[in-house]
Amino acid sequence: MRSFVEIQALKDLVGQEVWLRGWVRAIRSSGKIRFVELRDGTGSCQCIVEAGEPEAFAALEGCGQESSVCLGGVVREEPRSPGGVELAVSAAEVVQAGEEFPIARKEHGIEFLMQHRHLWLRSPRQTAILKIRHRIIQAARDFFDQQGFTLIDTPIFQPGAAEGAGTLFEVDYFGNPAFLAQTGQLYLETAAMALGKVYCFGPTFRAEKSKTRRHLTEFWMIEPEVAFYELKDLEGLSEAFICHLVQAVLTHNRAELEALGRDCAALEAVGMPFPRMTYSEAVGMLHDPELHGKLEAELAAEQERYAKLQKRIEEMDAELAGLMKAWKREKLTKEQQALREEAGDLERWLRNQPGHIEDAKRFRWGDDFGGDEETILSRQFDRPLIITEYPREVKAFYMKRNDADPRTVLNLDVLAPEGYGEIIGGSQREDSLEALQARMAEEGMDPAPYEWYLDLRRFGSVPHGGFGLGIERTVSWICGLKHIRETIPFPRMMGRMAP
RNA sequence: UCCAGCGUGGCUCAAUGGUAGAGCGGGUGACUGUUAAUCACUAGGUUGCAGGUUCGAGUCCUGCCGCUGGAGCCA
Repeated sequence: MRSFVEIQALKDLVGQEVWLRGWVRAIRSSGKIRFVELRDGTGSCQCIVEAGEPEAFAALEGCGQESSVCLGGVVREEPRSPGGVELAVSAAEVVQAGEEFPIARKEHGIEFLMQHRHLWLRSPRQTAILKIRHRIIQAARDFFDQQGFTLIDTPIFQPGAAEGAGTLFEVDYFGNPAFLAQTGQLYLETAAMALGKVYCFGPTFRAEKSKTRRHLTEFWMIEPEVAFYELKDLEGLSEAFICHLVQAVLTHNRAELEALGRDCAALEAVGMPFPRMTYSEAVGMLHDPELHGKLEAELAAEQERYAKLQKRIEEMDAELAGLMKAWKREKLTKEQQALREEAGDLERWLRNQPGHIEDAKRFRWGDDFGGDEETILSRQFDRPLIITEYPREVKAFYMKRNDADPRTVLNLDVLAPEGYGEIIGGSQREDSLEALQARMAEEGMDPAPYEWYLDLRRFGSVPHGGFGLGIERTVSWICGLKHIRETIPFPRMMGRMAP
């Protein structure tokens, strides 16, 4: 009887005879010894097959990358093994000898990787991201569960186009138009009136034709909604929530963060309280000469960094000229390409930033923040930034008017640090029937399809509010990724549906 | 949708308008401590598609298709 164990448990099983099962990440042969790097989803382990075990040795003949195998043997400590332990194989069984695996252990272009997303998921980097994504989702559920929230599943097929029909995916629903959910919020409000504290978690769909590193057409959003909550309560909830997510990842996924090369110190800085400012204060900050001075200084520093990068790239050219080993030359070439990419990004930034600074100086109260304003503001802090009370014209009809400044609404956006942008958007909701009806009329909306929503303001209306957190943008920030497409197993983007 | 760039063996990339090449991966052989092993040999191509210019096009021109990056919009 075989007792299969997981690779992650091996360091506690030294000296014991066990079986492992998994996939061959790499196999090297030196004639009378084979090195099998086996992965099983919990980790990877070097397995040694010596010619002294002829049956096992022969069994692995012709067994290539990503073949599925079962290996039995004794676990032993071994400093020469990457994991510190290795399996001395005495029995081997090939479950299936795989065909030539398309993704070699070297650099590939993004198009090729995306076309092979189903196989790319097996790489160490992708499994690390998937594990962190899992942790963030689990921590989010735990957070709301611990605080007495009830999970409410809101519909994905929704009637009518609420805001901006162009941003919704239309589908045929038995001959009538229906739309894929853009948010569960309106339905969630009804549940908050039933249960007090509720949240929904599901996919949401945006038909915006956005081709950027921050956009997906299908992404996951977790949205709490709470009765008797006002804007201040939402601010507190959002910061506690984000801190909980970051802490969960720092506690359980150090290895994955390190595998991704993430700067953990930047995450450790994320603690309460988060900096807060109103939209009007943020506009004031954009106009502040002190900020302009800081931005100019930053610009100069980045210019210097750019010059250093260019110098290093040139030095590498010289090194390349002197290198004979082909594979070493290729390795250096790859490093150089990475630097070139970084230099290219930086060059673009340097080219655009002066314009952004000018935009900031000229920013007019009443405009919505663009990506560059958000980036300038959030980069002034080492933790997420909460901005509240935006002009009502740029925000949705259901947001509650701010009595202290009627030009604005009681909303909040939370911007992740390091330029990752908005990860939370939310608001206190308009709870006055008359005010909501007036706002809808102002927007030219037909109230008929919203009567059920207006009913919430007729039968025991209370102050309430909530927000939505985009899972993928959060994963992207916490993992320190350059593109959101790696944060979800099968990204759906403008112009990409496969696989 | 707009702007820019790129499409060459399985992959990553070379090739003044003049004989399509290298590395990796695959195959064969050698090697008992490899870490992207090393060494030798070997197979592998309608240069995205359709036209055009030219004695001659991977290279130049036009159109199309695909991809990538950026902008707007947003989580």
